[in-house]
Amino acid sequence: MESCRLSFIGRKMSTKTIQTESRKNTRGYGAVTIYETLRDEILSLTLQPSELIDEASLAKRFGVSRSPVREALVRLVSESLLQTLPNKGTIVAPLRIEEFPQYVDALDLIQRTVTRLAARNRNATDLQRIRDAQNRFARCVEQGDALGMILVNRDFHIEIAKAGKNHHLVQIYRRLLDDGRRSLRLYFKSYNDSLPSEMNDNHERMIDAIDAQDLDLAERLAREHTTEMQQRFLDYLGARQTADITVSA
Amino acid sequence: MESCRLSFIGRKMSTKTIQTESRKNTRGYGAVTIYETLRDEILSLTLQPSELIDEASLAKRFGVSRSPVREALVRLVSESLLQTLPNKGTIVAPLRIEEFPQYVDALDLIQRTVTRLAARNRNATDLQRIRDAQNRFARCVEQGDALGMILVNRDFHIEIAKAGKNHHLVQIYRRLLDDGRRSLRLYFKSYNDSLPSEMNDNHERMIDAIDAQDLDLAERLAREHTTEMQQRFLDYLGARQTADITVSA
DNA sequence: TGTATGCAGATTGTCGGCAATTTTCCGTAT
DNA sequence: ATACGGAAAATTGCCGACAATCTGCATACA
Repeated sequence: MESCRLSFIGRKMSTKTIQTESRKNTRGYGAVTIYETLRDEILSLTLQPSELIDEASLAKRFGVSRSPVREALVRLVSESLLQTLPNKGTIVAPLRIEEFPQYVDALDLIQRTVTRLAARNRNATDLQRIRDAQNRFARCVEQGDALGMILVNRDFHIEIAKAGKNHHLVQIYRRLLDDGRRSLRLYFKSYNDSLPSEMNDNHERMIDAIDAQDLDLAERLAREHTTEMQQRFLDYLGARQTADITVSA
Repeated sequence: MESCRLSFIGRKMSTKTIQTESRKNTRGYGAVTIYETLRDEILSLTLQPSELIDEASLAKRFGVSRSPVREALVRLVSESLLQTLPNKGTIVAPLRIEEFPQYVDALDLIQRTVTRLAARNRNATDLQRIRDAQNRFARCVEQGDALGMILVNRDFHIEIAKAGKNHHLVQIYRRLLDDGRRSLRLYFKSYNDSLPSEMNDNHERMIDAIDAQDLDLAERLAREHTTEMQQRFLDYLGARQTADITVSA
């Protein structure tokens, strides 16, 4: 996992913990497991924004002491996914819907940049990785797996960013995409997890532009992608369920 | 402090700890103090890149147990300022000089963007804050305070970014500027901490452009600022101390 | 001589407990 | 009915200790 590499370098697996589930019980993976689980629950809205959580409950839930729980919480706080209320508890970072326009502006800028860079600097390996991600995405669409689709869509775009060969921008982009996961989840939920399939074509065209090293087209497609996402989200926010019902005076 | 707000919300000072130094000894500030101290030492190169540190020594140095030390280290690891070697120790993140071109590219993009946004969205309060920072910067130049100059220069640019009114971009920009502090420190050290004063004029012109809402000029000046920094750094890397010495065959 | 093995030292990861601080709730007086 | 005061509950911040794991070195063995 990505977060693993962030905090542990060169950790070797002991030979007796080949099985996936027992690996997580190995010393050194307690805090990481909790971190990853909580992070995913926050971004998938399983834990609701502003929800209050406390260390003791989490310790009991994961069957460990408070130390690894605290480590996970500290990391999540430093990523602005949690906020600590001293001597009171910890809350999931509120979802500030009023910041959505700012978010779209920032995402658009970075997305255009990394996609353009990808068109310029991609090599054969990059293209293969991007296509792999796109194939996984298509499979999620087929199976109607909304959660998987959100995740793989993120991977797809990050692979593109990596092809741009600018580590700083990849990190910035990854963070922005993750920040948006909660809004995106909200949007999909509103459609009962049914999926728009146009995104598939959009992805394919983007791959072609990157392959052909058409910088301007790649950037334009990246912008379209953001704009479409924004429009869908605005439609969701503007949807009215009772517009055709007459209220008698 | 900024980092305080990240992890603590609404903490009230108890009445008996008005004095600055005793405030740091108050419960809840142990980890924060260590975090801020270490962070500053890393970014100012007091702690050298790739230097190995261990929790026990830090605990002894700060006169606390390992718990608050660990909390500080976890935060620094999640900011990529430290790297953990499991069961072995923790090292200061290596300074990868080969990533400098990537860094400049990213900084240029974001700096141009936030400065342009500032010219568009600034109000009277923003301008006042920017001018305050610039005054503090000028004072550092007068006094020949190199370390202060680096810090206040950062504050100056962050105030500009804030005037752009995009929280995501401010956060991205802040992180990029901090990432560059170590390289910048390296550069100033090479000049025995003597200071180039042209930056003052550059800042003044930037303020004027933002005040006049000249978007293109502001962006151009921002780019110049980055380019100048890059050129100075390259000059430093290319500087030869023995070019005029003849070696007899 | 080269390689495997085991022991000692060092460092981290985790645990249970205690104290400080805040919040909450209840009784009391106005 | 409401404001005020104090005790109890809840929660975090910190501590000291223990165990697991890794490193390095000395030693035994082929």
